[in-house]
Amino acid sequence: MTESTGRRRGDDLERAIFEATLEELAEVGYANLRMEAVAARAKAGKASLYKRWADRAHLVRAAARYQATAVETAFEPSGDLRGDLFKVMTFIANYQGGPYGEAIRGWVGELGASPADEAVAEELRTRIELPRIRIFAKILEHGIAQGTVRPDALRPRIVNLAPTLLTHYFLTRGHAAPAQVIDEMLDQIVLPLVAAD
Amino acid sequence: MTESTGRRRGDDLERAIFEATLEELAEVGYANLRMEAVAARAKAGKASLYKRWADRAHLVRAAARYQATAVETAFEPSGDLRGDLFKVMTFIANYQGGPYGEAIRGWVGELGASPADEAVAEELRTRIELPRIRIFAKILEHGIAQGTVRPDALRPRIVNLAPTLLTHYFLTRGHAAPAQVIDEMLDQIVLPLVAAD
Amino acid sequence: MTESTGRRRGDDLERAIFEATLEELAEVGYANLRMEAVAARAKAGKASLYKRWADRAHLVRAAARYQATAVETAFEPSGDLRGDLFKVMTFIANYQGGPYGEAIRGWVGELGASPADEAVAEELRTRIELPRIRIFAKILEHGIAQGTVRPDALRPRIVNLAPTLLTHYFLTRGHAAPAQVIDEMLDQIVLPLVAAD
Amino acid sequence: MTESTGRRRGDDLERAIFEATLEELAEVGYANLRMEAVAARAKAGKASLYKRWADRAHLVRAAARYQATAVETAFEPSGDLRGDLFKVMTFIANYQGGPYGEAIRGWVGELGASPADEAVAEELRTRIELPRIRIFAKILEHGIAQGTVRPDALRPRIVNLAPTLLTHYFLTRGHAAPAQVIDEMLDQIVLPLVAAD
DNA sequence: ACTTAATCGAGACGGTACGTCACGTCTTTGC
DNA sequence: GCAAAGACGTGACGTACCGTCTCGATTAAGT
Repeated sequence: MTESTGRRRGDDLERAIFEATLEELAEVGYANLRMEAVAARAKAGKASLYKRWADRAHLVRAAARYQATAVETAFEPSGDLRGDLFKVMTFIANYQGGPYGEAIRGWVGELGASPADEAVAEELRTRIELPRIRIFAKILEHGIAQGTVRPDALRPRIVNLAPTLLTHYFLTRGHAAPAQVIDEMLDQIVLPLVAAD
Repeated sequence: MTESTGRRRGDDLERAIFEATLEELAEVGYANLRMEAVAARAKAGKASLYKRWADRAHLVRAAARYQATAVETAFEPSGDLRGDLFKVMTFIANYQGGPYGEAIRGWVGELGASPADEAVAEELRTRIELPRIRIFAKILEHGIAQGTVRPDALRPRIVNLAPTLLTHYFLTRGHAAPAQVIDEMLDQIVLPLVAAD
Repeated sequence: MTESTGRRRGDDLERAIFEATLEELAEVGYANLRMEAVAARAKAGKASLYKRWADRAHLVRAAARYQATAVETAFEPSGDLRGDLFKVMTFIANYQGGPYGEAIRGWVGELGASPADEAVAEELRTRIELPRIRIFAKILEHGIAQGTVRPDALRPRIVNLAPTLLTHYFLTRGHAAPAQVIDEMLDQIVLPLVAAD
Repeated sequence: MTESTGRRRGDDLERAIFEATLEELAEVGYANLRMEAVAARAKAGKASLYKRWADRAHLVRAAARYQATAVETAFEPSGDLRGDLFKVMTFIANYQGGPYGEAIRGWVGELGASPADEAVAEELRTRIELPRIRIFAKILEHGIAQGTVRPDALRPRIVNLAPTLLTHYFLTRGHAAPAQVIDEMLDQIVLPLVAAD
């Protein structure tokens, strides 16, 4: 094994810090996250954190990327349009209910603080939206092939609609959307919009 | 006279603090808002702030309510569905581009930090969503009466859809939605969903 | 009675404030004396305090004068030199053990804080030393007349020696001198110095 | 070298804080001493002060001990009793005229504030009195050997008499005793008391 | 295997802002 | 018209974290 004796270095250490960050996020939320608490939980020195990330915001974004990579999923449409959409939306909602959600909240909370945030927002978009767009696009393409989905449903703003609703719910409610809310989003908004007439 | 000599008290003082808060929000954003800076700008003591609001989050929420009250608008639908929706959405977007938007961002950023946040989220919902729902409902009702809007467009999740899109854009982009984006939201999502057959 | 109805004024009020000051001094000491606590205990407004005395130091000195006046005692030498000295020293020590002692401590503690302290020190001297000098001088004069005391014992520095020892003990020990210590002061220092050979 | 680059630690820092404390004491006195002013003058953070000493009183006492240690003097009696006493008393008076005197004043001013002051008074006694007692005892022993001093002059209360007079003068006058006053103390009190008949 | 340089855990440090407390001033209200 | 009550601007308090830096101890890489 790589972590045989005592002191961790390089990627081992980085992983341990990410895990500690995500645990802290889950326990106290982004607004109450303390660099010292992360360092202590990871049994690392503060300098080891600041050597890698400039501040709390950078650390949390990196931790979010880390977890996103760790859980990135392959998904294959089953052909049941509503079922597939519900399944993916539930997966995203569950995700938002954990530390990843708190990371996103912090990410969003810091936006607008400085002029250099354009790049940060850009990364939030490509890092968070793009993977989801691909999954939803795949589901919709499948539906289009079956004739159950309108062809123009592939425009980005529509493909990203379901995650937009979920994220907005999570951000403004303080917790992830429950199943019943996902049902309503599907039946009242997403399906009427994409279903072939 | 009410403000004869020097020192402000009660509502006068409260107003001055709110103005200072909103100016600071506009300049440095919620994440960099300092109670001492607000106090200094308002020429008030910190104790006068803490006597009224428990912490930064409470102050900012109160300031958001203050401004909301100050700018609350009457709006009368003109009969042009798309024009009315565009007009109101533009108004909201402009609003989000100012200090009020930063207040919302901070409000959202602090959610999930403590178990007592349910009440805060509840207020965010009733304080922010409800007034907007009324305006959009009025527009949609007008459209229903004209036959240009489907009757079931009055369900809350749909009525609140346009603000949801605007808020999500503002929160995740770091700036309010420009006119072109509002156009796309309308043409790709809102109008297809609410328009009669 | 003078305090029939409700609100006190002038001397009545002043007396009540002095009493409150002395009680606070006895309970918490000069270093922990708070103007607000005095006002609250006296059921007076803070403005009523500041109208009369510039600050804590002035109030406490005034309270010390008040109590000194209130307890100023006539003393007639009995002819027993040691007994008389012991009696008066014990009386002074008892006095120092109460709020008056704490007032003196505060008085002393503030000296040297500003250049204008010369007058304060001057008053401390005339207010505290002079009355005691008179008493001790009377005792010593009586002894001189009896031939038990050396004639040159009337020099101020000697007349004031016993109070000096008591005050120094109180200030540096934190409590008034007990009887045994007074005995030693008398037998080792004061009596050998003033007794006729 | 030990102090290669920039930041001070441990004893270096402690010394710098003591120096700053003594300078502040000399300039503004104990009653106007501010922890923030000391920290600023020492170019240290407030936390570095509070990590070492619980409050202003502890800091000042520690600074007094530091200076006492720094200036602790060896003294060898010359054989001229009055000259030796005058010399040492002048030295003490000079000392009281500086920051050390203000430290003592503060020390005294805080006594009686809490029940735990017994230990503080105890330390004041051993820290301040004992070293001086040793010097005066040495002078008196020398005089006893020469036959110019009475053997019973070595009792503690007598040995400490001269410092007691000096300290009392300093505390109640606001400034250290000038030479003329020391002369009177010697000629009227100390010498008559200890001189062999 | 044995330096040697890099990296780590630990935590002291200078600093900033926190939220609290008491100051001394001022306004309001009631007697 | 003065007193009580207490709100206010001010500023120091003592605390909590920040981000930087120093110190030994540990460890991987080069000899």
